Amino acid sequence: MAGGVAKNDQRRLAEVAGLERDRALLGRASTAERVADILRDRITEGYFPPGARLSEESIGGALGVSRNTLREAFRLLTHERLLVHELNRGVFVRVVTVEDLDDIYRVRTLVECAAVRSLGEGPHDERTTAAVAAIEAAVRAGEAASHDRAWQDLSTANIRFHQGIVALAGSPRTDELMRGVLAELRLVFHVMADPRRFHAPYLTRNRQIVEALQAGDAAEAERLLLSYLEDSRSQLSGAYAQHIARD
Amino acid sequence: MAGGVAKNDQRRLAEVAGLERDRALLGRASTAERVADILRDRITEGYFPPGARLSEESIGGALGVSRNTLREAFRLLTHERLLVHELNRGVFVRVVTVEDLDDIYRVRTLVECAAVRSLGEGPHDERTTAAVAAIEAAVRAGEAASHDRAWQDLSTANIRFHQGIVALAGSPRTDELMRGVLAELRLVFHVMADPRRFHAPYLTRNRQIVEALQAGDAAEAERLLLSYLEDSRSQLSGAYAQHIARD
DNA sequence: ACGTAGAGGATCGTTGAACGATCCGACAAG
DNA sequence: CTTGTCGGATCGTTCAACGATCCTCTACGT
Repeated sequence: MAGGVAKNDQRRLAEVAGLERDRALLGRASTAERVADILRDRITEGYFPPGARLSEESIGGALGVSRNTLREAFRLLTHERLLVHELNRGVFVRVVTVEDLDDIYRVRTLVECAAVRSLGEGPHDERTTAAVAAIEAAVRAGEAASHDRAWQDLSTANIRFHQGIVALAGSPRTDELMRGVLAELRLVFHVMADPRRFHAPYLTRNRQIVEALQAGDAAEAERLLLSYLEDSRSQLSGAYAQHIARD
Repeated sequence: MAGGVAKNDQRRLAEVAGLERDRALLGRASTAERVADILRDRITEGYFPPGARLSEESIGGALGVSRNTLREAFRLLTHERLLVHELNRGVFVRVVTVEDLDDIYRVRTLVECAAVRSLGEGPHDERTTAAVAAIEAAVRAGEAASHDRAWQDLSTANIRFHQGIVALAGSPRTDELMRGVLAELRLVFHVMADPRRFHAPYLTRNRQIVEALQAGDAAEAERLLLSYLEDSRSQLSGAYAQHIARD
């Protein structure tokens, strides 16, 4: 009897296997989250410039949602660091300071280099090979976007490349952290003109890095990545400081 | 004229220097945040056990706040990973799985080791020496707590030690990440009896690490920290798996 | 001219109530 | 044993309202 039940359970488990990842699509519904999605798009696309105040009343009215629901959406975006909330003053689109930018790159070098290094230490299972394949796909997408002069796509491909680097560590928490940090970085990129200047030069370096990874040379990949990040930081930091001063 | 204004501003700046840290107490006011503080304490102290459902109605009634305000507090704690939110079901105290525990230690080794390593690479300015001093203070507090058999204090001192390690990197974002991760870890510690077993053996290792740091031997400190984390992980993971299975 | 105090308006913070939607458990029918 | 259905409990969302807070502008006194 007990054995029969166990076998039955096992069969049922096999039947529903592979549906786990679909649960995420099922659970997503809340109005606040959808509002947050809309606002996130608007912010990253520059419709709401940094520093802009997002009035509860006007936006709530425009989107046809109540103030309470809108507040939940604001809170969501606040914890993604896209908005800042000042008591009794409202929410504003985050203004990234130069110090923020430095910290962002500090986190990036810390985490991304550590992720690459962990590849050299741990075992090479199917997870790591899949992660490297994802990185390679991002590089390929970036090359295609560059060829098509689709600079927006190039930007997202570049971000995806770095997300792939982080994924080498195989840690969901680290992935989430870097997702937020890279979203912040996208804010910086957007206020600056000429995305090509900031992404195109790094295509060949991305390619070099992924080749080193595929060759299993984690140390070389880390070296390349470190100099990549240092160059990117100094270039972006300088340009951003100028941009801030110009206001 | 302009010079006078500038001098005035400078003087005013000097006057308010040292009040920076008080702003946190000033700016904090919102009812939702205070409610979140209360609930956070209750959760970490074990009043709400993992898996418990937090009813909006009952808690809102008990605390005398409206459902909408309580929801904002829930959202706060959800983003700290202390609660999980299931649509149309409510919020529950987070149940840390064994996979979560593994991920927590993955993040810890990644970040803490990288933070220590960064000490060996960057310059030794007053910030890093202050950070090392903070770590030493945490170790000393832990030793005092152990001597007084104040196991709760020992636990917080140990957490503070690791927060100090992370602070070596000098990155606010990294600090915040690890604050959340270590808070999760506290959840694990709390469901397990005998905190002494999990903290006391590491006192001497903490002392060794801080001595290596004070001697400027970052490589040795990293080695010690790595083996520390590995031992801690395997011990805790095993005990926690047993504890889960016993339910 | 300068600094300060106060009035007014706009917006936020919070509450309470309400209605529909969703989930869960129990019970009955196949 | 599975499936369908029903009712209760709870959540999701909206709305209206009031007090609290902040910002701006004006007026006053020195």
